[in-house]
Amino acid sequence: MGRWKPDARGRLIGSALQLYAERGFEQTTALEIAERAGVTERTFFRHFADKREVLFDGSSDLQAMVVDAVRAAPPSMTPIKVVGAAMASAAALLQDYREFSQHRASVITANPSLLERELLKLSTLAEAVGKALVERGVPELPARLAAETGVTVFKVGYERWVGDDAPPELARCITEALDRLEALATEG
Amino acid sequence: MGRWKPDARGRLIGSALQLYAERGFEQTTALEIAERAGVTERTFFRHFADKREVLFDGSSDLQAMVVDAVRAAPPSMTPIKVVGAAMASAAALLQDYREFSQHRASVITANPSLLERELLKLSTLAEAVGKALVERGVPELPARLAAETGVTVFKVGYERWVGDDAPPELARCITEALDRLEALATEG
DNA sequence: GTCTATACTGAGATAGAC
DNA sequence: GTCTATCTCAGTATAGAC
Repeated sequence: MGRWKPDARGRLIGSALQLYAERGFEQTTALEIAERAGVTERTFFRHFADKREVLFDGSSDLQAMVVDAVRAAPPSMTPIKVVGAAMASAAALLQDYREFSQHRASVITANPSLLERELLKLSTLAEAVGKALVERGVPELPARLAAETGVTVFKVGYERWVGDDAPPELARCITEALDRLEALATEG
Repeated sequence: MGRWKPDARGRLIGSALQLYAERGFEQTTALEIAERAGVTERTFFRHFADKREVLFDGSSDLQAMVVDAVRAAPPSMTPIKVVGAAMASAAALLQDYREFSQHRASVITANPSLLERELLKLSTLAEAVGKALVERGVPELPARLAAETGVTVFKVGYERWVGDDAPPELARCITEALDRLEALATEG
């Protein structure tokens, strides 16, 4: 047995989520999170750049999966379909963690400062997806529009999946959002 | 003549923009901004909730104008067209300030922390637009999708207007982005 | 692991406009 | 007199430097 308990990072994430839910993000100090996780405050900041980042640990994995899916899509697919399918495929990463996602989402929506960080992550995702589309030969402007639209349907689908009583699986929430959006753009 | 020079708020905004551009957002202290504007640090924080907010003074006016335009749109218009037109009409607020917008945009894109705040403002705008659409009788899901799409075309159009060498007017950049997006959603 | 700059908050005082 | 903008002073916690 080692000198320290393993998975300090995981315990920090759990403690932070608990405390942010119990008493609010601003009312929680980094020291309290660290103590509950059994490490020092300094260790908290070694693992996470700031107090918010602790709730966004999986976001780079998600982004990698989406970008890979964009790259792997058949060349004949239209940009919108490519991003829609890529978002839906990455949904697999979250599918088994609906309860955790709900807990996390309620903390985030209650704190503008955390919402800001979430929006930044989604914006970074859109940028990466846009770049991947450009590498597929899609011109700049449509690439950006398709990427932003992909993030929109992800966001809207995710919110439905988290908020509804008995939603279909996340991938389906996303593709249905895209279908709805296409219908909106076509009507009139 | 009063005890204080008038328009402390305006001077704070100008000083902040200058300093953020000169030496970067993080390298600028609230005290320095206040001193350049001829007030105390505490006064800075009475006018602005935090160091970022000083660059987003006009955003509530913009939101009000967009929401009013949504409410005033003819009932027969489709949700997507309504938000597109609303965004384009609010572009009038910015049209005369392209140079200021460019200056401000370069400061914002250079600082993730300011970018976060910008994204939060746009997200708040989307929420308000979605609510206004629901009040028009549009169901929740399409309302959210249309609102998010409206913000996307605003964002993409705005970036073109700010970044291109000799762009058409902002309203046109926005409507052209929407046309492009509709084409993307329709193709295939 | 310690030290420090600074973002931000709270309470109370002051000066002028009305 | 009331109201509001500002200042003064004293503090806490984050995050970065060493």
